[in-house]
Amino acid sequence: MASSVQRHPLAAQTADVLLERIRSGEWPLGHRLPGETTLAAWLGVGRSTLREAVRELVGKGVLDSRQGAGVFVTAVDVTEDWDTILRRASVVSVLEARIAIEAEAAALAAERRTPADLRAIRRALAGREGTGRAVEEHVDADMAFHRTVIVAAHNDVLVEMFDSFVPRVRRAMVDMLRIRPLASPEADHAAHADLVTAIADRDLRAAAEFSRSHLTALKRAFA
Amino acid sequence: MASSVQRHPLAAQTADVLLERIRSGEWPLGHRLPGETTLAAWLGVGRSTLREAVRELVGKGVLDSRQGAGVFVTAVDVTEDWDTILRRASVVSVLEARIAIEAEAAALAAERRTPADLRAIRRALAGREGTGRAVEEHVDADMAFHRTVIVAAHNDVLVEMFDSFVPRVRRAMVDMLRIRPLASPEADHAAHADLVTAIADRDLRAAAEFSRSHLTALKRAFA
DNA sequence: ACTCATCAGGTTGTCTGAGGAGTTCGCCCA
DNA sequence: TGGGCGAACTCCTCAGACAACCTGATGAGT
Repeated sequence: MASSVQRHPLAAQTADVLLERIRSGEWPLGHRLPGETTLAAWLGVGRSTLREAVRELVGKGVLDSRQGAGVFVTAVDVTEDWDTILRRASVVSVLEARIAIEAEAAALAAERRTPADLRAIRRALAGREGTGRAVEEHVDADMAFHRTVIVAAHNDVLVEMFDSFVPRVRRAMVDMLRIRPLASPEADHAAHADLVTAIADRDLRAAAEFSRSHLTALKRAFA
Repeated sequence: MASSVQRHPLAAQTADVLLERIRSGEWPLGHRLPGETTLAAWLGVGRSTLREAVRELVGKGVLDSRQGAGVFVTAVDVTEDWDTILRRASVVSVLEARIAIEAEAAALAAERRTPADLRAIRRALAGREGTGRAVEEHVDADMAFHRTVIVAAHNDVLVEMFDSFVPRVRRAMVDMLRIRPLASPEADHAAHADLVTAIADRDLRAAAEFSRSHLTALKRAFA
């Protein structure tokens, strides 16, 4: 194919060459690339062109350049879209990951929660109870409650992880609750209330335990 | 704030400005940006700097440039990918998330590990000990060991999460071990051996506990 | 023997000027 | 009216110069 319809500019071609070399393992993770001038001469392109190629890979998150130090490999491959991973994964797998995150977050929340956090959590707990009979509404309120707990842990990474789980878990829960409604809404609500109490009491162990047991029960419903 | 320590080069700052302008809707989807010279003068930067900023956004998939035609907006919002989130997050935050995942994974591994898993874990444990004095080498061997444990949990989501942590954690650990080497490599190795024993014995609680205490100690070194 | 400032070399960052290559659009002429 | 043509605009590439910065070595001082 004599250079397909879309002719790649030199910079883009150069970026492809670099990425290929990284993928092949020639430049492993954390490795420093040869200098700009060296590399440009080696590839037969101008320094500006090479710099633009590097920039493109920086934008992809594959490279990172530090002035005076060099250009380093920060990822061996372009990170696969997280959504596709979760979509492919089983609900049980996702729930197990959710258990890991929420149990840890519950303990951290018990340790770090501010009065404002506590107010938000209690408001969400009340909102959880008051919702109508629509399944979606109930699930959304439940998710919102769990999120307030994780926010109280004051850890951005945990929050981001939870957020990325939401779409997948939400759909699964809606489907399940349609087929098999909760046996005892009162017990379900009590479990959540226990968690709130543990966080309010700054009881790390109890918070983690309540969170874990509640979600494990949920997981059993899917298994 | 930690981010002020990391000085952004002009090109990166320019990329941020452009992205902000796109996000705000000033340049809607499909819109053509002003020319290089115009835009560079308008932003008060050199042409090549602006070009590098554009390249970075091309790498992110937000912009697309066609020779002779112009630069066009191809996406309004960049899918906040995990790499950038983790890069921005503090090491402690990432480690707390890692604790959550690994403690859970350790318990699951104790429950589900196959003989093959156990062999892989033990082989990685031996590899961890035998490495030379190079810091990178040691960190890589350590990461490889922890990964085998998570693989033994037989949960793809957990593995993917761990993998996405690796680049960030790896660099932080290398940097730290350079300035503050391990006080007692023997104790460190013993902690890992304990974890392996617990997994071999199918002791869920002990596996989770060893994993948690080990990583918590690591977290303390960064805090 | 140890600590610290200083220096030199190499690296990325930025700007400018020049010319090449491609696209677009309107003008002119048949 | 239709088609060819070219001017004007755009991005693409290169080269050179200088600034900002990091790293490792060197040497003076303690």
